[in-house]
Amino acid sequence: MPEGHTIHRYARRHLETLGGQRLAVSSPQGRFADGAARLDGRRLEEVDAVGKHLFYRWEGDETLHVHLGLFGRFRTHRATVPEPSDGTRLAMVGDEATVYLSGPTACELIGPDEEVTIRERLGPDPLAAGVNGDGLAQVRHNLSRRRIPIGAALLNQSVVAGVGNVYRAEVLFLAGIHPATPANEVTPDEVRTIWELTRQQLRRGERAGRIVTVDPHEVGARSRRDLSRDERLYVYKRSGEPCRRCGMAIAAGEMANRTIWWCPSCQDGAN
DNA sequence: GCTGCATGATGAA
DNA sequence: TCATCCTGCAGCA
Repeated sequence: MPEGHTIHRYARRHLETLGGQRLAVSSPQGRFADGAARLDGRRLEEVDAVGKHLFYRWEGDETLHVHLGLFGRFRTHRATVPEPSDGTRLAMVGDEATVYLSGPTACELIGPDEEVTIRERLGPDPLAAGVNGDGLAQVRHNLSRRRIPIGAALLNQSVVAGVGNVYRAEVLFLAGIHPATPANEVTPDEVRTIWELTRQQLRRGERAGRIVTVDPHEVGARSRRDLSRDERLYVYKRSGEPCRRCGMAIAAGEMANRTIWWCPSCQDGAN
């Protein structure tokens, strides 16, 4: 379930549970054996999240870069720790918790130059602590020079870092913008709306530990907590179902190699 | 048991 | 635009 909110949540939780400790690090699967051996017994000092990337800082100036990709997943165990599965790329064992990582796109030790390269490829991160109006200006600039559909642009991490397939669909619905609208035709006001919604929704997702974009009152619930699994999103994976606002059937299509959903009535415009 | 799908990204063509 | 890499799990026989 890795969009930016999940990554930032992991950074915070891993620092809380493992930070400051010397960890037993290994690679049960073997594919990160050399790197794990290098980290084994070192103290974990810091965990940074940028977009969908994680950087673990260890004593001795080692940096572990993790990108979960589509399948990557962390599991934290406390009281009883099961044997790692065959696919466990990385195991980090601390005083009170064990963290297993499986299926990452990237799990590697990197140097300062490589980290700079990664960061330079990324647009502003809506969850970055210091992001202000400057992030909005950057997104405006990044969108203004692209003719691709806004729905494709939002998945491009060099435009905004941290948005994935769920948030791109949900944010465009909330903004009332059709996903096929060319990025450079989205007005400055609309970009502001997109940026602010993205920040708000990612923050919400990080806090809740799951993506909930629906306003509970619209579905007759009292709070976000009361929403059932099927009530949490407006359009994502709701092809053919009635729009929660206008009742029109949610449409689906492909954009940037992924499925996108939208309400043809609430998100008019292009097409 | 097998198949297909998934909240990602890259590199070749 | 396509093929490819990452893994787990729901849905089906």
